[in-house]
Amino acid sequence: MATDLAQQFCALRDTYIEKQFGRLNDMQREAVFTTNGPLLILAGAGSGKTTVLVNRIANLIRFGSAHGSRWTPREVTEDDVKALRTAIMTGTDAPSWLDGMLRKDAVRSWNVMAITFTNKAAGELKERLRRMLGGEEGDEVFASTFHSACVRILRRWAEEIGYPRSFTIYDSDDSQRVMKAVYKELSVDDKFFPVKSAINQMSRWKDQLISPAEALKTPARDTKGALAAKVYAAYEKKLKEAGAFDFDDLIYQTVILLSEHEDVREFYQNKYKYLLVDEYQDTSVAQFRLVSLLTGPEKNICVVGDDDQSIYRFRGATIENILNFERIYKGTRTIRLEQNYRSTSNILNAANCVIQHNTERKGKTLWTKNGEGDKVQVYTAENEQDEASHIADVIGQHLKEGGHLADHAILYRMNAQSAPIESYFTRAGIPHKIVGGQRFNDRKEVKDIHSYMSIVANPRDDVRLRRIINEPARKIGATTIEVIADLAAQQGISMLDVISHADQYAKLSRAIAPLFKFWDIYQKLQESLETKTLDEFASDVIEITGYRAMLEADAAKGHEDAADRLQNLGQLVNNVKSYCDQHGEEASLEGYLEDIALISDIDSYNESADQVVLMTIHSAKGLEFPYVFLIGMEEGVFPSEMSKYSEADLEEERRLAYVGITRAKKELYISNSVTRMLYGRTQRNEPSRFLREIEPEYIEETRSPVLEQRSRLGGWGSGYGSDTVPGGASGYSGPSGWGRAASGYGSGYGSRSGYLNKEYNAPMSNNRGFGSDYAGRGSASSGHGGCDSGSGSSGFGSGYGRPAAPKAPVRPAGGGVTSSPRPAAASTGPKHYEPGDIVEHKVFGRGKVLKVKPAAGDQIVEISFEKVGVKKTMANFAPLVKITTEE
DNA sequence: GGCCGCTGATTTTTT
DNA sequence: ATCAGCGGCC
Repeated sequence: MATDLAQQFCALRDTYIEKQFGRLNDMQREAVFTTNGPLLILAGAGSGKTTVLVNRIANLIRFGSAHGSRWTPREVTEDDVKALRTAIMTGTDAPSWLDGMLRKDAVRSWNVMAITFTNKAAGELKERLRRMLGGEEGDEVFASTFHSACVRILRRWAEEIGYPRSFTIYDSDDSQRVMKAVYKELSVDDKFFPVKSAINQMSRWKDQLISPAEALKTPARDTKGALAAKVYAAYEKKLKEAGAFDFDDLIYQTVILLSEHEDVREFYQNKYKYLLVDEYQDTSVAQFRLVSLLTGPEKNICVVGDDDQSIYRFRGATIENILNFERIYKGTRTIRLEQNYRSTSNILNAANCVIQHNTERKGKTLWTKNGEGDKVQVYTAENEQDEASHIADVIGQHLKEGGHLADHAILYRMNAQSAPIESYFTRAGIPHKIVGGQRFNDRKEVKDIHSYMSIVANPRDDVRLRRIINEPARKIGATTIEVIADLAAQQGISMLDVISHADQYAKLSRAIAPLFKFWDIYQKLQESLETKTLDEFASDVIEITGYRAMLEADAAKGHEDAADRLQNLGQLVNNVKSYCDQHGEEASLEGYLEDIALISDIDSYNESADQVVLMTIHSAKGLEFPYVFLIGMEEGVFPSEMSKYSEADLEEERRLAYVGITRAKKELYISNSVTRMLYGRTQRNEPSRFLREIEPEYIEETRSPVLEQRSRLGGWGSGYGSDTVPGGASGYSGPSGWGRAASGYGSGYGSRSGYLNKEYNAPMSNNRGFGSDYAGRGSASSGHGGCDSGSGSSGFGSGYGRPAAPKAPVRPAGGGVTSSPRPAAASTGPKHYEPGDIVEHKVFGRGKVLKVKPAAGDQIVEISFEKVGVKKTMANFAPLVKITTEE
C-alpha cells in the first residue's frame, strides 16, 4: 500500500514538474531534465537556447534531479497524493509542505555558475533568471562573462601569482602602448615586424596557454617568430611590473592560478557544483582549460553552442572544443535543438542549403512550424548606390504598410560597406544608426580622465601615467619622461615614486617645478577620492587636472569638437553617477574602472529608437530582426578576398553567411552588385558562391532595371547564375525606373541623369549626419531629423539614387568591350519647395511641407508626413517629388 | 608644441 | 576613397 502510494506520488511528481516546463518542446525539456554529468546542447539558431539555459538552472534549483526518480524523503501519505493531484489539475503551485517532497539533491543558487561571452548575454540571463526564480534566488546565481568571472577570481587571489589585488585591466590601446615601449627598449623596428602583428601573435599564444618561456624555447620559424617571442616576454614583464592584466591575461593568468594552486581550484570546484557555458563554439584553448579546471569531479558541466555559428576563429576560438567535447568528457549526453522559433521555413531552408556545404560540422537541420513565408528576395544591383536605393525602396514599402524602421537591419561583411548606405540614408533623411565604430570609452578625452582615475587606484600603473602626465600640457616633455622611466627602472620603483621625490635626482633638476606641480595635482586627487563621492571625484579629476580648462580654451579658439568633448566628459560624470546608484555602498573606484574596462557599447545598444540598424554580421550574432538585408553578397566581399585560399577560412565565411541568414524572422533580402567601389577602385564582382548554394526554389530574383535594360540591348553578361563578362566596365547608365518597388512616383525618378557632386560625401564629418545615431554607451546622442549639415550646391536633379556618374571618362573596358555613350538625359535641375506643397517621399510617403530653409544652394525642407510625423530632409537629395503646389 | 603633407593599409571583434 | 600615423619643419 505504501509503495503503491509512493509510486503514484512519483508519477504525479513527474507530471507536476513537467507541467512547470510545459512550454518547452521535447528536446528542450530533455536538456532541462538532464541535470547531472556532462551535457552538450547543440542549439541551432533561434532554437530557444537561452530559454533552455534559464529553465535548466531553474529546474536545478527548484527540483534538482527529482524528475524521473523513484525517490521520496519520507513515507507518502494520501494527503500528499491528493494535494499534488489538485495542484496539477488546477494549475496552481503545490502547497509548501510538499516542497521537500518535490526536490532531490536540489542545488542552491550560489552553487551554479553560468558563463557567457558578452555582458549583454550575461545580463539577459540574469534578467530572465530573476523573472523565473524571483529576485532573491535569481540574483544568487553567478552569471557573468568569462572575463568578469576571471576578474572576480583574480581580485581574490592575485597575490598568489605575484600581482596586486588592485590590479589594473589594460585594454587594447594600453597593450599597444606597452608594446611600443618594448619596441623602443629593444630597438625593434616596427616596419620590419609591426606592433600590431606582435600583439596579435602574443594574443594567440595566450589563447593557447603558451607562456613567454615556452614561446622562446620553441624553435622559431623565422626571425619574426623569434622576435615575437622576445617582445612577448618583455611585454609580460612590463605588465607584471605595472600590476596589470590585459584581456587575454585575465583568462590566461586565472588558468595559471587554478592549475598551480590546488586549494584555490578546490575552493571553486566546491563552490560551483554546476557549470553552464554559453556560446561554447567560440571558446579558446585557454577558456576550455579554465572551464575544465572549474569543473569538479562530478563533471556537472553543460555547454551550449552551435558549431555552425562559430565565427571567431580569427581571434583564437577553436571550433574543436565543441567538436571534441564528447570525446573529452566521457559519457556526454548530446542533445540537438533543431526546432527554430524565429524564422520562416524559406529562410531556414536557405540557411540549411548554405551550411550543408561545410564539412567540419556536427550536422543539424533546422525546421520550423512558422510556415513558409515569403521567398528570399535576391536583388542584383548595378552598383552600391543602386543597392542602397533598392533597400530604401523596400523599407519605404514596408513603412507604407505600417512597418517600423527599427524592424529593419542591414548586415554586411565589413564595416567599409556601411558608407554608401549611410551616405544614402543620411541624404534621404532615413533615420538609422550604425552599431560599431568608436566606442564611448575609447574616446581620447574619456580615456584620459579614466587614466587619471586609474593611477589614483593603482599608483604603479606607469602606462596610464605616461598617457596623462602631460595632458593637458604641463611642460613635462618626452625627455623628462624617459629620464623618470630610467630612474624608476634602475631602482625598481614606480615612475610616480620618482616624481614624488623629483628633487633628489640631479637629472631632473630642470623639470622640478612642473613635476612637483603634477605631484600636487596627484595628491589633490587622492584627497578628493578619500573625502568625496565617486562622481564628485570624477568631476574633480576633470577640474583639478585642468582638463576642463584646456577644452574650454580649445572651444574658445574655435576648435570644433571641443564642445563635443566637454559634453562627453559631462556624460562620463553621469555614467559614474549611475554606476554609484547601481552599486550603492559597494561602489568603488576599482569597481567602476573594472566596469568600463569590461563593458562595451553593444551591450547598451538601445533598441527603442525607431531607426534602421546597420552593422556587421559579426555584431549581429545573437540578434534577430523581422526584415534583414544581407548586402554585398559577392565573391571577394563575402566570402572575403582574404579567405578564398584556405578551405578552413571559407568554411568560417560560410558559417558567417549562415549567421546572417538566420537573423531574419519574416523576410530576408540578399543583394549583390555587379560593380562595386572598394578601396577607391571600382571592381566587378561575381555573385557570391553562397548565393549559388541556395536552392532556387527558396529564392526570388530581381535585377536592377538598369541591368535588365542593358541585357536587352544585348550587351553585358548577367550577374547571378551566369558568367559575368570579365572586365566589362560599365559607364553606361540607361534610363531606369525605381527598382521593383516602383510605384508611380512621377517621372522625376524614372529617368536618370545627374551627377553626384563630390562634396556630398563631405558633410558627414564626425560621422554625425542627420538622421544617424551611433550606438554609444551613454553618449547621449539621439534624435534624428535634425538637419545640421549645410552642404554645397547640388545639381543632383532627378537622378536620385542612381549611381554617381563618373566625372572622368570611364575606365576603358578591359575586355575590348566598349561602353556605350551615356544618353544625354536632361536634368530637371534643383528642386524647390514652398511651405504648403504636398510631396511624396520614397520612404515616408505623402506629406506636407511645413518649413523651408535655404542652405548653401540647397534647401532643408521640414515636412509633416501623414504616417511618420515631422522630418527634415535635404531637398535635392531626398527621394522627394512634388505632387501639388498649394493654392 | 603644433601643423602640414606624405605613406601605407583597409575582414571580421569581445573583453 | 579615406584615414591614421609619422616625420619634418616652423
